[in-house]
Amino acid sequence: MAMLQSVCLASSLPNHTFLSPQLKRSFDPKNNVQIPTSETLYNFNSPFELKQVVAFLVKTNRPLSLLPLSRVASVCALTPTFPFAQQIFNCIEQSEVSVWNSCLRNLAEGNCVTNAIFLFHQMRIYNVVPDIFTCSFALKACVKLLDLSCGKIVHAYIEKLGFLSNLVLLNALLHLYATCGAMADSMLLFDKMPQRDVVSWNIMITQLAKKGDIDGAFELFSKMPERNLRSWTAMITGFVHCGKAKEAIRLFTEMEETGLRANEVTVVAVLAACADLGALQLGRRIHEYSNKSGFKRNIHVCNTLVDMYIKCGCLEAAKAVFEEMKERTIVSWSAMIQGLAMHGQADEALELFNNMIQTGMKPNEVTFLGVLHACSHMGLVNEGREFFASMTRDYNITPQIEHYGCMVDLLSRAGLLKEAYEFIVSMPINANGVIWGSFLGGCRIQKDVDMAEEAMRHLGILDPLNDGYYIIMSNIYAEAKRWEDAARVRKLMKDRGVKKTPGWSSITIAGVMHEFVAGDDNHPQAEEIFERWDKLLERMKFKGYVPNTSVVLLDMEENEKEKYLYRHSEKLALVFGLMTTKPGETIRIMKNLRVCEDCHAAFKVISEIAKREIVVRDRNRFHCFKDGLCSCKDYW
DNA sequence: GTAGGGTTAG
Repeated sequence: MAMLQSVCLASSLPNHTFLSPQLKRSFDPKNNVQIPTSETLYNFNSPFELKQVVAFLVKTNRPLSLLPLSRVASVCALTPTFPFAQQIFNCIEQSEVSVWNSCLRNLAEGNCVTNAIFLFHQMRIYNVVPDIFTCSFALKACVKLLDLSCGKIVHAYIEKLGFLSNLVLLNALLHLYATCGAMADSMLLFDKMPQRDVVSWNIMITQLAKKGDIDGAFELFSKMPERNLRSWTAMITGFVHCGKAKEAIRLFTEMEETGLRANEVTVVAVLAACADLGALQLGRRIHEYSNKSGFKRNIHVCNTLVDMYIKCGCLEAAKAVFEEMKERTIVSWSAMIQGLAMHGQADEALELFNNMIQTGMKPNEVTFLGVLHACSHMGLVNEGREFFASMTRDYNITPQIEHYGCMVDLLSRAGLLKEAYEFIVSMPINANGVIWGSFLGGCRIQKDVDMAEEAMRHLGILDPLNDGYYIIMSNIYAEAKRWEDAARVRKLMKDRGVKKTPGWSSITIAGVMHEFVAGDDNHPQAEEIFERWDKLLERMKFKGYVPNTSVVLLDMEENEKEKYLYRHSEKLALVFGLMTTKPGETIRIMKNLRVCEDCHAAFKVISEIAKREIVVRDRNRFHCFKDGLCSCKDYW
């Protein structure tokens, strides 16, 4: 039978005298290469060449089973010679679906996923009956392409073929609907499932968290019958992405208590949480753990470590991790450049950018954000303009609203308000609240009331609920001694129901985070902190510190204002830090808002008096106070 | 055969 088929096959084949020169050489009896080696048999790259090889095998009475079937499949899969491959599989009595499946899998996992969908359709056209593997690979391709309509076709086949009892396929369907934006369908399917395994739960938790429904995700997590490492990791990652870093860390601690050991993905999530919270101690512990567990070579882990150290104010540690990396992606470089920018090290940031270019790495839009950020934080106006022009000209990257934001910030801060204004109105995209907010910030530095009012007109429409802008505007009026206008802005804010975000500062001592708000006397050691401050203040004044009461907006007596000023949250945190740490130890403080001008001046003096390095992370950047100076060189 | 991770303007 097989022999007969071979003959039939042979009749439809080209004569092997038409062999391509390369194949002819391999098979030419004169060359003594009559018996095909596995290498020569693999050596066909098109259906045409395949036909020649088959012709040779048939005519020299060799079995077709010598052919590498996966190659046969991949050469014919997407072409009209599909049936030719089917004939070959038939001849050698090979179950053809399995060969197509492995081909389908390669396509689904490769870079050209549309081809997988095409092959799936080919299989249908030529009556290959899909099995569960076919369906699974096809679904994988649909998920990758976010192709819900094709996914629904596969779903229909799954149903028609009676595979709906297969849990793996059901899980793949859950994943399909959820990732393609049909969360409700996914949820419905999940609810209807006669049985679920840990994968089903993990898919739903991950997807709910990704869609921002962190409560829904946690509800499932809480009631799932059994959890594996991926369940915990999914939940921890979800918390981090929703900005709930504290919950992420709490859950991680709980996970450790169950005896599960974190893998690379868990580590990435926990480190990201540490970066958010500035939780240096935990970050360091995870770093050690990673090294011990052999995660050092994992690029995601290293990139997150760099980011964690940067956001915890340990620029040197970030650099050390970065230097040690054997392989770097654009993310590694961008993170490091951004880190140097945040620490006010513009020169180093730009130098690193140049080094990166020299290694042949191509910058992306995030890299340019870091570079522009560096320029704006250090007032490098010309360099910033040049980089902005270069990103389109040399790298074909279209600036996004964020890049325009950096430029507006750069120009406004440098006092070029007019240029900044013209830049905004000539942008090809509409300005948003952040753009006008940056401009407003520049107006405050330049004390330009008229321009500030113009910015506020836009902000009143674009971002009317953001308290920060009212505060700045009120500040600008107050500095111009226009008290009535300042009060009017305050009233407007109140009328619109906008509440001032309370400022807080935190410091971690012996693993415990202490949070302070302005005027805080709730801390158990409040008395001692105040006493200590009074003593410090005497020495500060002796060194030339003059309280800058203009930062206090309230219309009150000078000495009242001073008292107010002395109870700013960052000052309380610093004094507490001085009391509770060893002499010479670096003090690290975090603040949710920008550091106040008076505190900035005070911290410089204190760094000198107390001979301490003080690292402050505010909402924008780092200030590193040392020997009476700040790393921002007072440009912020 | 099904689930997961990194940098992002003020």
